[in-house]
Amino acid sequence: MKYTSEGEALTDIVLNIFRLNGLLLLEGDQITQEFGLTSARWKVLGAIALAPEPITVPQIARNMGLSRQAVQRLTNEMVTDDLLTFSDNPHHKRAKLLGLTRKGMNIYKKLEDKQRPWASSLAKGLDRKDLQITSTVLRDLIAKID
Amino acid sequence: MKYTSEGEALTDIVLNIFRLNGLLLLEGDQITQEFGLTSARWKVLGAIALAPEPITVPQIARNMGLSRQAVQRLTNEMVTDDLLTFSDNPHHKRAKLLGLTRKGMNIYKKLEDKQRPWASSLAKGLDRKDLQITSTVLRDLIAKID
DNA sequence: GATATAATGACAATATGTTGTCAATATATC
DNA sequence: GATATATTGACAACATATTGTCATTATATC
Repeated sequence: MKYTSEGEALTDIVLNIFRLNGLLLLEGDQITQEFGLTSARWKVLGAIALAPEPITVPQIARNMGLSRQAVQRLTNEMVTDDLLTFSDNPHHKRAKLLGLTRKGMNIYKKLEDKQRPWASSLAKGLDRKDLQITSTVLRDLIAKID
Repeated sequence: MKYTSEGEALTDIVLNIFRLNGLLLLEGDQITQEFGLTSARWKVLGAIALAPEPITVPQIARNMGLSRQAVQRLTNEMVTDDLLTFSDNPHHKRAKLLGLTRKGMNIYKKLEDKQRPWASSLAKGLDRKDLQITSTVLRDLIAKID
């Protein structure tokens, strides 16, 4: 296939994503620091908080596009830290269901309150339509690769 | 600050970037596998290949938005693997200048040939203007955070 | 030129992630 | 129901990345 100008733009996007990923992880680490969390744990916390029903480790991994081993390690530590609980799964003897503890729920809410103005401030000055286009393009790329 | 709809779109973008970062690293690992490289090493190789002049480890780190320690580790191993060379820096006794070996250059060229059709194929079906908007938005976000 | 400050390489500790393997449990197929 | 296949948790090995520290070298300031 010829190297299209679209391909050129895409190469640029890829490099920007690598860069932005690193910056966003640092931002998340700073936002969560006062609660003793990190970007990675915040993401897991959010995945569980936003799930309509209790979910298992492999389900979170599939939702987030991570290996189940990576999620397992995080959740095990977060249970130790009293952020999450494992509860028996009536449909599966090995795969426990994950839930938030009161502490986990409280921290999640506080992080939501901190994240919203952060996002709005970062979005300020950027065109709404452009942001929506970006969101769509990223989603399309994920669908194409995955 | 109020949670704007722009902020909402941005939150979506952030999560998509985390996901896409992981997928792109896997793609890069697959593309580079036949040459014994990885996504991380490919990025370093590219940074050196595209630099107009020989550069040092901390310069690469700043260009790529990585810690100098992370880049140092990669370059040390890549020198061992005969992909890069350190050469004396007339302006600095400690900070060596990095260059590509013949092997490094050959692999870089082959990766370029592999990457272009990959990017074009991934971009296929996406609107050129949308891709350019995405690229611009990502760049703006990097500039705002960094 | 002397001295304070910054940048660099080396090393270590830690966090995040992938991959691979094993035994145990679920699920599908016959 | 028996059997083959897939999923899951636990464990280990490894790659990538940040942060922190130290001694050494550069650079800025006086």
